Amino acid sequence: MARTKAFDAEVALDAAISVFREHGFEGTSADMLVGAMGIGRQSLYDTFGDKWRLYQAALQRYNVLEGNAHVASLRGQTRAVDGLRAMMERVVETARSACLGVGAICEFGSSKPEIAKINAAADRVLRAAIVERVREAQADGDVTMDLQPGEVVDFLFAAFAGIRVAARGGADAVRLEALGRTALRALY
Amino acid sequence: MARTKAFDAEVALDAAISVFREHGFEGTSADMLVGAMGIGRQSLYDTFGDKWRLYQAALQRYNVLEGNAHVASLRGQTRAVDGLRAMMERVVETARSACLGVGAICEFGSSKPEIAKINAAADRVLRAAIVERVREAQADGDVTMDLQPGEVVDFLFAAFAGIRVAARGGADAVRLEALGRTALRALY
DNA sequence: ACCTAAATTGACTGATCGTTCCATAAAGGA
DNA sequence: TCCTTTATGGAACGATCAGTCAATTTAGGT
Repeated sequence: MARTKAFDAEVALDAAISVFREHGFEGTSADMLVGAMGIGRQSLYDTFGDKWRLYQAALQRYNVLEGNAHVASLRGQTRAVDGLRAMMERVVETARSACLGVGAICEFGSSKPEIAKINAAADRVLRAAIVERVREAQADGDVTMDLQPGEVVDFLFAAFAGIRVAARGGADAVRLEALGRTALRALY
Repeated sequence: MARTKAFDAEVALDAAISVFREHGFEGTSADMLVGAMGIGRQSLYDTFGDKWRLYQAALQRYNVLEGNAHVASLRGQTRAVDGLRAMMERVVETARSACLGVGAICEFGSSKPEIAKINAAADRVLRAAIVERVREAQADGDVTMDLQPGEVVDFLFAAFAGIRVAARGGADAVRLEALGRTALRALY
């Protein structure tokens, strides 16, 4: 063997995520990435390929982390509807930092199949977890039967995106909290 | 006098809007603009200054046009709640084309005061028009008194953004229609 | 101590970026 | 017809872009 890796690829990737969240793909330069990730430029290209593949890796990891956080708050409450509420509250509380998923969708639309595929995979996993709790909440009588579980998930995702866009536009915590509360009214 | 202007600046600006909507500011090159606007490169710089000022002009005009369309559907119904519904339906129907306002917010956040100012001005005008109809709908008993009119407007704006992000992510017409319908449930 | 692989550094590539200069053409008013 | 203004096209600007090459340093294993 030879010299062991001196930097943690996941730590570096997290730094790349931060930059991409704030500036998007086109708005981020290789120099910005090198500076934020704390590694040499050559190490960046050796480890992650090129800027585009690094962006894909960043989005992939972001989706996993974000999905895990969603599921954690979703399942952190015994009552299903409280889980849904906790998930919404988490989105409200973390909305100040730009969402890489929303950013990727806005920047590329459906024009990049790789991006669409990464997001679709994350969506599939998270959707299943939420549908389960929506069904449970409906059985508890806490969510209306007028809506299909899939419709509820679609609406929650759209509400999350809306809240995040509002936050990125400068809405303060009070407004964001009101948005989350109002959105949940739709489910009764 | 001399030679009259051979191109319509507003038509050229509309073409610029189309390009910026689809590719954002960073993703749009001067060559793309020249090609789409159908004018010479020098005419572009003579008429609009530079790429950044052209983007601001495009966003400004887009906001005016979009605001007018919103108000038209908002006031196109006698019953206030039907006006709100019509506005939502229009958003759903036009969501396939990317929204320049949402794109600008996602791309720049609050980092560019010029952009924030342009959007804030448009927001102020539209907000007043919607608040008026929300009050009316509340008086009619069609919108709950549990929500302040300002909260309702914030929620509607967030719902619009969420629907537009969903559309940009590839959601089909059926899903978008369901999103609009579900969002309006929050108002009762 | 020696070898080997990993990482860093800085210079460098060709391409593209936004923007400007300049020369030319075209169109209306005098 | 001449003048002024407007528009066009092409060449060129310096700057920045993503990505690469080569030389050097560093840290292990043997």
